[in-house]
Amino acid sequence: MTSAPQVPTLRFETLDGAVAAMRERGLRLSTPRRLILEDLFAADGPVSAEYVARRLSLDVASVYRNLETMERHGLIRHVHLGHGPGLYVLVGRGEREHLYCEGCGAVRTVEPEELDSLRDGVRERFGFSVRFTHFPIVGLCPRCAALETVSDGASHAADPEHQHSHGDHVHSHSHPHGG
Amino acid sequence: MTSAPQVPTLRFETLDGAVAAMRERGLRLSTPRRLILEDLFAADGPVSAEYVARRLSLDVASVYRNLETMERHGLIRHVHLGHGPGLYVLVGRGEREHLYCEGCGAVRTVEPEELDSLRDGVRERFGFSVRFTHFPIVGLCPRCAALETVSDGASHAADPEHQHSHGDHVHSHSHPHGG
DNA sequence: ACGCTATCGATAGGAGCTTGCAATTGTGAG
DNA sequence: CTCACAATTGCAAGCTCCTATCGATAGCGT
Repeated sequence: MTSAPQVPTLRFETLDGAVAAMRERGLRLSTPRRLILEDLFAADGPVSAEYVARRLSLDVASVYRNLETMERHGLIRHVHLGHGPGLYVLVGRGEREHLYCEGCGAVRTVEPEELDSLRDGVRERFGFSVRFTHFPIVGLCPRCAALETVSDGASHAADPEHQHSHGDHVHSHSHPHGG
Repeated sequence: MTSAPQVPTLRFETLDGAVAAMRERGLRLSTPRRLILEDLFAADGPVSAEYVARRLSLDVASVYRNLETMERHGLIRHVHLGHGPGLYVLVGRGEREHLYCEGCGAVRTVEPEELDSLRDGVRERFGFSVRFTHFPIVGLCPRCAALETVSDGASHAADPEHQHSHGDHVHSHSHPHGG
């Protein structure tokens, strides 16, 4: 799933709709395939292949193959939130873009329109057409940003051996791998 | 190097300056260490650990350890440009931020001030403090964006099995892995 | 019900990075 | 300059995330 295919996203609201879309495109509806789709509908955000495979007792290779197939056919997309595995999400109701906090892992999901002025600014200045579907905007969430400024100039700032790693506490926002 | 340490960047212009900075901080100047520093000064952009190790005939594990140490001490930073290995770069003259084209891999390096208004906009709207040093802004460079709109609605758009993968041609902009 | 072939699970393999460990080598003290 | 000790090294194994191969299984059109 290393690269993001440039495929038009299919439109669907329900599991049945997604299934119908798959069958129209000549894809078989194997049991694993259907289970994976159901799991994606049940999930409330992007989930990893590993997580899906574990929950459904499916072979992880098979899950990757299926996710890749579904992505090629425009049913799902994957996003890279910081380090860690790629995370997959349905796009039947439209693609979302993401803000990712590298302090605590929190994810803020936004509608594309919310980033349009930013997009226009970048296009004007640099000519780049940017989207934060495949790779998010990365930074610090309000909470982590506050912690950061507080600890700026703290005593051990000159002692990198004893970094305060606030990278493991989790704001209850979102647990991407666990859906 | 998986996470990005929040360490103040050291200031230095020359190799000697960097060496002095290291020694001040109690780091030994082993031969591999000095070679790696020299190589980073010789490079004209971010380079991978693998690349440095190969060029200098050093063990890749040792190179990773050294890069991590130097990063912890604020001499260098790493950036993740799309998929592929992390890339390391000196920060003695200040950190840069990056725009990355996921079409062709081109990298546009920019001074932080050039993104300040964007940064302010994101902070106002979402409260996030964003920096594109560790993870770049990802999108399509002007050239790839043009190709994209041209091929939109092309005949094979409905045939994902035969995607045109324009992901391999390289605009001569930059070859990050190769320095 | 049958047969074609897409898809499956199992297994091996590769890229990128980390860790454990014994051997080596900077470095500061004498 | 020499010594001793800890920092650092190369090597090898290992980990995570993902891809490829392959014989077996099971959708799906007829």
